[in-house]
Amino acid sequence: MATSTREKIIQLGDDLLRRQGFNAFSYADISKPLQIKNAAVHYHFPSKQDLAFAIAQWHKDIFDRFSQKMATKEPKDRLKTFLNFYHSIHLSEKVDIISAFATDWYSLGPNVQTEVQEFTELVIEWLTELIQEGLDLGQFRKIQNTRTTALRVLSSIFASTQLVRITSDQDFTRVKNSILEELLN
Amino acid sequence: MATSTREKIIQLGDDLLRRQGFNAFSYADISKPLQIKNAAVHYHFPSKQDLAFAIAQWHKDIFDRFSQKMATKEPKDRLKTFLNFYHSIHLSEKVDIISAFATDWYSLGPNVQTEVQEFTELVIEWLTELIQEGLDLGQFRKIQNTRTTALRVLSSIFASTQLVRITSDQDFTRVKNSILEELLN
DNA sequence: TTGTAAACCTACTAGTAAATAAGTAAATTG
DNA sequence: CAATTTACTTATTTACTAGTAGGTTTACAA
Repeated sequence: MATSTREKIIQLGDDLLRRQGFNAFSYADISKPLQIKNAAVHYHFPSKQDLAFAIAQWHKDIFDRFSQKMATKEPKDRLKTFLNFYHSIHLSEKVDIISAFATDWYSLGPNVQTEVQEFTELVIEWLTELIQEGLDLGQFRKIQNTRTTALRVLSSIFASTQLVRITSDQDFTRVKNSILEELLN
Repeated sequence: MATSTREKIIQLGDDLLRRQGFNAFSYADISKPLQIKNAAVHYHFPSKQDLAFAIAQWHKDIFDRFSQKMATKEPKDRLKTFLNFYHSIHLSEKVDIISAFATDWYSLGPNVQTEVQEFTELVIEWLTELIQEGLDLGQFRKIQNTRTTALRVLSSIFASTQLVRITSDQDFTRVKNSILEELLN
């Protein structure tokens, strides 16, 4: 299946957003590599906010497919896959999409903010359920409130993708393993 | 003691950097509130990189004074003061300075990056020592490697200042308390 | 074959960005 | 008191920003 220009713009936009930040890239940074003109990007996404919205939506779709595919697997494996997914992110010098949106929060229009909020809640709920299931199955250790645990897992993993830019690569693996150790029985 | 223009620029720059991001504010955002001209800001900080450098240095100085003042207090209280400090940050709609620099990492010049790296290492080491001391005094619970614990505390607190922008205010307090619970005996 | 709509392009605008050159007033120093 | 330095201002430059108006090509449908 050939990727449409629209899709290419979203993917490149996502890459730039998470590598440099929303205010650090311009339409030219998108049009140049795709070998189209600036106006062509505006054709698909009239304003930068429209692009941001599409990127948020795109991530929602991806996560939906991800969670559907994972639904049958057991909590322990789901968690591992989740953590490994973020490991691959930090290796590509990007941060996760939620942190990226969070830092540029006040540059985002209200509809983009709403979309991001919905996506974030989706991820938190998914993680909360995962932890609850892990507890029920006796695979996880009881630490505290499940949502709190979910938040801390998310926080740790998000901040790590940022922190490793400053400190060393090892520090990510360190944190990742500690999350697993802490939870797993 | 009257605050110098230079100092005012740094403080306002820091505020903008952490509220909006490095690429989201301009020299005009600094000069206007201070009622000086754009060029006056350039007089003190010829380039935006120079300003970023000064902000990083400023935080190093603040942290130095903070850790000196805290040196006599016991680990438990030091940790609480540290966490409360970040609580006050998130209330002001800012993120912590390290996350702020991390997200705009690739917009920063090499000398700024070095300065930020040094500052970050300072904070991690301070936290690592604090945890080690807490363990020695029997105030803290042994969880894992001290640096890893330090990284996770830092990660959680950093990501929280960002996450609460998206989710709710409560989530910060939740995470903060869970860190204390987890560590304290 | 004509009409239409999608997916571009050329060309442009208006605004803003960081940065600089040159001048000035006030304070400091020798 | 003269010279210099500090801390600015005015005025300008260069480069880029998002966004738009209007024209062109291509494909597909009536």
